[in-house]
Amino acid sequence: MAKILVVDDEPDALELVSFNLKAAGYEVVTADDGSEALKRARQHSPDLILLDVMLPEVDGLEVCKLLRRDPATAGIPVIMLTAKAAEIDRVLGLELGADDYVTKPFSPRELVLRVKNLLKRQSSVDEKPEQLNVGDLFIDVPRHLVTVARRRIDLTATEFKLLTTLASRRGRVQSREQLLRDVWEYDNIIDTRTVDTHMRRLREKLGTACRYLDTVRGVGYRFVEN
Amino acid sequence: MAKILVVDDEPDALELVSFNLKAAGYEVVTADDGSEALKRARQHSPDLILLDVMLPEVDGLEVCKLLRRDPATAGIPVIMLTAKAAEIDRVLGLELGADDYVTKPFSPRELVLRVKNLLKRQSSVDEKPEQLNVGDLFIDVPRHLVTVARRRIDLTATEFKLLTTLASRRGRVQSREQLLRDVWEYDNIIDTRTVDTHMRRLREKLGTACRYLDTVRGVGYRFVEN
DNA sequence: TGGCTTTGTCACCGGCTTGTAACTGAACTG
DNA sequence: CAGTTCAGTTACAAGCCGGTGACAAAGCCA
Repeated sequence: MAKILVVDDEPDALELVSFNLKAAGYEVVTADDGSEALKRARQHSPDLILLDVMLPEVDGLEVCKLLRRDPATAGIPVIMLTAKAAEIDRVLGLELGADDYVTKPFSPRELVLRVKNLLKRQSSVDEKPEQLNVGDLFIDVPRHLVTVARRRIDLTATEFKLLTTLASRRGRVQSREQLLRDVWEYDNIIDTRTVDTHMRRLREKLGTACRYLDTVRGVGYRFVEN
Repeated sequence: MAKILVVDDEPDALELVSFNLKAAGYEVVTADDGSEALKRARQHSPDLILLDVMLPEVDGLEVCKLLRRDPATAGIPVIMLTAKAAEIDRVLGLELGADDYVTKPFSPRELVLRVKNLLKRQSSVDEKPEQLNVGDLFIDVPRHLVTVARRRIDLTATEFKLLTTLASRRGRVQSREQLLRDVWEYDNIIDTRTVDTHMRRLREKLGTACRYLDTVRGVGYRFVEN
């Protein structure tokens, strides 16, 4: 399972966090000051770093900045542990670029959950493809181009976004509410039948390729998996 | 709104807490000793547990530990009620893993605030499993897909939700009333026989996999444990 | 400004889903 | 062993849901 570097100068805190992470099945590496943290990060290339803000000599914020600067560690997600809610803004700020924070005192379970979530988010960041090719349907996002069996299909902006939204989540059903949020960027749901109408127009234009679009009755729409 | 399990052996304290939580719009379930708390937690799967440290027989700390050990309840956030500030470290400590604590005597307003906060924090991190795999039955929630022995099964929206609701609480019997609340989102119970009919349709479609669905006469239905 | 395209909403319809009732059989009770 | 309760089964009508065509408002470009 994932390897996690925990950085804290208080032995008790270090022990508390390590214990809970190990219990959750993670491999744990520890460091108790900033320079050691940087060394361990390069040595072990962990999948995630838990970093206390309050550290002797080089403080956590500085460590975070340095981690980001080194190409060897720049890509590793960081969760900051902080006692002060006021620090949160700086922690998540531009130059620091921590990915999440947990305020002390924290519940061990919440900490583990945040670690789990961040690791998942990280692994699913799979760079979204610029081109999609399914059977005889071809989608080029930056060129705003769709072809079916090598013939160009003219789609309006909404139709295109609807298609790419569905296609980028192949296999997973999207509810009408979800689509309204992601395609229309509506917060409040107006009329969900709008989605239906656009699906109809999209299918009409796609012709035979409309077979890639499933209706899941009572749930929403889905781009077929295979 | 959220369901909260309150555990305290003093009837007055129980009443005080329950009253204030109900006034704040929460649904409240109570227990007055440790073993009952564990039972209720499994039965009702509450969104949060308020747990007094001082309990006869099995004390609150032990209950907390046991809650964490059982996969069915491990994910439920716990707030401990304690008279002694000195206990706090242990409560939030290594193996216990409570999420927050309130020292007695507490103001009802503070209690409700902490409950509200923890629920909010929780909802921002927690997640429910997306896939379920039991024997030759496979359920994929985001894909809205069910297979038995690799063969696709077409379920309606209600059948799917009924199956996933049961499957996500494996081994625990769900009463018809519970299912009506969770699957149908009915507040007032109409006709519980509706559940029976849907179970029948579900079993018919599942074919051989219907062996995973038990009927518990006089109580309700259950997804088998193993 | 005027014509054209795009877009959101509505009403209607056909079919599938679903809730309910009635009946049947099984299990539990005394 | 008889009676009662409970769940399985069958049937059916109501209603919900999604497809469809129409239309007006809004946007866009000349």
